[in-house]
Amino acid sequence: MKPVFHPDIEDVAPADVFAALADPIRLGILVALSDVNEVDKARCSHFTAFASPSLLSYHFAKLREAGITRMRVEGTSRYLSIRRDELNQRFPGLIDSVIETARRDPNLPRLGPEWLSGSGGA
Amino acid sequence: MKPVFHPDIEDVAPADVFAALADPIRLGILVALSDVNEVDKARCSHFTAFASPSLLSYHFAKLREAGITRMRVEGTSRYLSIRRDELNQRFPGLIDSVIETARRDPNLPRLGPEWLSGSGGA
DNA sequence: TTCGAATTTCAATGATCGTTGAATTAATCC
DNA sequence: GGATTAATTCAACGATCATTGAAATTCGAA
Repeated sequence: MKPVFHPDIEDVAPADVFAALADPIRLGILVALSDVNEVDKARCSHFTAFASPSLLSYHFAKLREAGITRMRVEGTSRYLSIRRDELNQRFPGLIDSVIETARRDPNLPRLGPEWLSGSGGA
Repeated sequence: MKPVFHPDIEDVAPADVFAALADPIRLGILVALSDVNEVDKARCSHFTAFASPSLLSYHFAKLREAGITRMRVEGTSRYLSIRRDELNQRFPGLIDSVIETARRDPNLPRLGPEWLSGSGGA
């Protein structure tokens, strides 16, 4: 399949990043990803509790097109991860304070505790 | 006049803040404000280079309603400042990394050097 | 080679966005 | 009072947004 598009991190503008963060579902996805980022075992279908498949697809694309996440295709599955190193190089410190801010928001959608089985860490 | 509405900082959700930051004009305003924040001598009309008065009014309201700025009314003028202390209490570290990120964006609207006459500091 | 699971795409919706320009409000100065 | 200045409000516009549900794609497995 055609390999999913990811913008060069240098082409990403701050306003684009903030636009992608301006949604509770996407912030919930970001926090969940940050809990498990060491391995990229975060399959898209793990987030079905957050929204319908088609809506999830929409939100995943927003995060990806804003340069926030990377999507690896493997068979019929897609695996997500945060582009931490690139983001920290381009916007030093930003993504960490964003995640920390989102993590404290009690109104974001969350995944159950079995999600953290891989001993994640921000 | 009816004193401008400012949301309680505890009522502000992260997604609201990011939505307010998802615009180049508003990021430009934020950076300019951060250059001069010690005194609040930032009058609205100082930003006429950024957009028309009516559009500025719209963007000022967005920043204010998201809890990012405070607006002080004095005569026919309004003076703006960043709600730094409250933001840092509610979202520790966030506003500083946002400003630092925005400050490095070469594509944001900017004010001339006479703006920094008051020896501002982020 | 058909089946099923994972995900995307498409068309449609109502809501909100950024922008414009004209009209309005409110305070100040003569 | 009347004019001026500072800023907001309002109605309109096209564009984008989040969401839905149905249809299409893509791959792996039986």
